[in-house]
Amino acid sequence: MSDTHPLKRTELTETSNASVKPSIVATNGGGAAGITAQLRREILDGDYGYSERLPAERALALQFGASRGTVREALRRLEEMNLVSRRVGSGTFVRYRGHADHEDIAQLTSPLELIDVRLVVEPQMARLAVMNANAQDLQRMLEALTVVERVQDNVEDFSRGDETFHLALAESSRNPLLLWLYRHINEVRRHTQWNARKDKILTATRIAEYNQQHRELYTAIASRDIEHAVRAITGHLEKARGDLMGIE
Amino acid sequence: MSDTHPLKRTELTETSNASVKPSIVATNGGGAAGITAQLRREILDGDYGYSERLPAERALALQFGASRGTVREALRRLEEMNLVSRRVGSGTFVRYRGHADHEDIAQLTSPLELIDVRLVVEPQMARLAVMNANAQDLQRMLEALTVVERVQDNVEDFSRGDETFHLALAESSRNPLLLWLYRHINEVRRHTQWNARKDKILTATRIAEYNQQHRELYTAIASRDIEHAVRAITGHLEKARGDLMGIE
DNA sequence: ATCTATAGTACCAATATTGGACCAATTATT
DNA sequence: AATAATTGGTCCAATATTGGTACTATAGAT
Repeated sequence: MSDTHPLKRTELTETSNASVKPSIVATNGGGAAGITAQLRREILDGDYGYSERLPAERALALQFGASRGTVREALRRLEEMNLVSRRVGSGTFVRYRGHADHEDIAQLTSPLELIDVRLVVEPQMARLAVMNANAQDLQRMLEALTVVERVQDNVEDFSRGDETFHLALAESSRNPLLLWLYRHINEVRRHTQWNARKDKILTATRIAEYNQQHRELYTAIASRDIEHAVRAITGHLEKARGDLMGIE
Repeated sequence: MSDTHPLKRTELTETSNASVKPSIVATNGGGAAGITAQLRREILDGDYGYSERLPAERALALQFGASRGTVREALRRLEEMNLVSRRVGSGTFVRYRGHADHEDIAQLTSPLELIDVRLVVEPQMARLAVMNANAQDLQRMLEALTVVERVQDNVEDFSRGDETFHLALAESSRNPLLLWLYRHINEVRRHTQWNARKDKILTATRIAEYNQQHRELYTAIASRDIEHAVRAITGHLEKARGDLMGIE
């Protein structure tokens, strides 16, 4: 009982705020979910750097105009997402390492390394596309194909069309993770140094050859011929690698 | 007059509003159908993100100038369309997924799809590692290997160690783009539903088997045997896939 | 007249939030 | 080295909020 002697207690009451108005609080939906969302965004946006400490729970509670329990629930979810880790007596720390930006990774990646990766990913995409593509997927690929086939010698147009076609292939694989990865690869591709040499590589002759290989790949997928499709995409990329090395 | 809506007070009677003018309400046709249509559009337009909470029924009633019953009818239809789900005491949540965002790709990816992708990426990582790994890379792999080999039956420890080992493999490939991709794959792996089944899959027997395969892979890479390395990693992942399918 | 949609009210059970207290680990101060 | 302050971890009871349900009443359409 009665330790109700405030006199010696250091910690009179742990409570603190209350009475404080939310005043300028977040405009989030409120509740643990809203706090989670807001903190998550701030971390992902880099407002808090790696291994930086977040404000203490009691401070956050004050700041968000919520109780400590609610804030703790929000932090628990962030911890579940591997965005933060918490240590008793120390604090809550950001565990999210902002990934190397697309531009950075593009700087680090040579065109050859890029092709190496595509040479692994795309044949599998083709394989899965043969098995999983539906009519709509084939239609999308065909559209992209006809567009890119109309290009004769415009380098930029061909690049765009080529990208669209390969992306349609990725979608046809019906594997969300693979599609997601390929989108990233594509972004790197757009930033890599290959762009500088595009003009040298993409001659009218080569564009015609590439288009022929695209058509062959599409035909193979449409006729559900796995072996043919894999051979086509592999040959396509290996030719691209050869062309790339040839001009070094 | 004024702020006739304290709204913060304990609501003795559940009744509330009425009297409030629709003022700036939706311009919909009114009635449950109109509310349904408007909310549906807002959800489809992404005004509400996945798993985000809609305002409470009572709040929506106020907002739409309708009775709670009408709002409930509208929500019932949205639920029928699988756009939302509702939980007593919690709220109504959006169940519609717009485009696969980077963050919820993990939830869209099944463990099998994940393995499909790893089965493509990791053999290439092994191939490149054989060609490019330097002494430091091998050292790092060996360290990760000895750590994970000490694990007997602790699921969490093994998961962490396994991740470290495969990441060391990715680094040894010396292809920055591949490493970057694998980091992303790893993130998905940490979040995917596989975690739920981990306990069932990672028996002491399987952990021992996996460790043996890890060791075999390391040996192959250290002795620069491409064929052996590719066979080892492929066998490893195919066994993992088999184990995964076995417990379905 | 009957049916249908909506409004309004009241209460319920599930869930969320609050406010408080104390603990153990860590850090800062003396 | 000892002490004070701070921090996350845990538990608790009270309160607030939320969707679920059951009614009644009213207006409009058939």
